[in-house]
Amino acid sequence: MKMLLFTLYEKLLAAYGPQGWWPLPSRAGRKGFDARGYHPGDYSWPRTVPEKFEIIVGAILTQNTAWTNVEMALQRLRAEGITRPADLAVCPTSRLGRMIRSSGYFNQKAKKLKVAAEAFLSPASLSMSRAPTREDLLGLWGIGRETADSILLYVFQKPFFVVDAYTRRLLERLGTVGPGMAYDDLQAVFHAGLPRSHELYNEMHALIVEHAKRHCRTKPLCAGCPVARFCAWRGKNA
DNA sequence: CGCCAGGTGGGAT
DNA sequence: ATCCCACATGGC
Repeated sequence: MKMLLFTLYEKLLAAYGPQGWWPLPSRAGRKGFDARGYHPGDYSWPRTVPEKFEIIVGAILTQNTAWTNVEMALQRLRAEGITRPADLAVCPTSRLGRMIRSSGYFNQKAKKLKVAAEAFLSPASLSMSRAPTREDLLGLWGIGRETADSILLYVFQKPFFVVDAYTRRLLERLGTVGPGMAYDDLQAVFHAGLPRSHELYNEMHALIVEHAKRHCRTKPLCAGCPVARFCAWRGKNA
């Protein structure tokens, strides 16, 4: 049985509730934020340059990496007063690498952060106050499709659906798409199947991540899965 | 111990 | 265009 994407959204939202992405650990515990910086049901963040930049940094640091490892790195950066593009741009790459060590691939990511910081700092290049194009972002070394879309969606509230490894795994198992579909084609499935709303894309992506962690893992835990009745995988292997 | 985690760029085929 | 690999830490 083929499942509409909006039905998937409704089932996941009913099961897990609003997720409060993108998390801002720097705001943890403040009004409107939980202990880890999530803000469920409030899509009005980020507002300030440090908040926006924290998302850009987080989006780069979380590439193929667990968020808990990123949280440690963000905390370290904050403790050292690195919260704006200008702070990062003047920080030596070697020192930066030490600060973000916990996020893995730290030499590569230190370089990626510098590239992004300099791009958003240069008057001739990108601005934190107006959305760049997707092509602008993809032109930066270290920013690929998922990171570009994360920035467009979660920093600039532009309706670009973020496709990650979880999204692919879930849709392939559900039987919604075939294996090995290209990123942009998979994104097009969401753009065609859902209203073009940044709040909806925000929540949907976050819900998929939560669902993939709880049930649709590498080794699936189908017991109690809220979308099992729609799933082509259910029953296989086990 | 091995596997996995909110990818990306570069080089070979 | 597509496949393959390096990049690296921390949690379970």
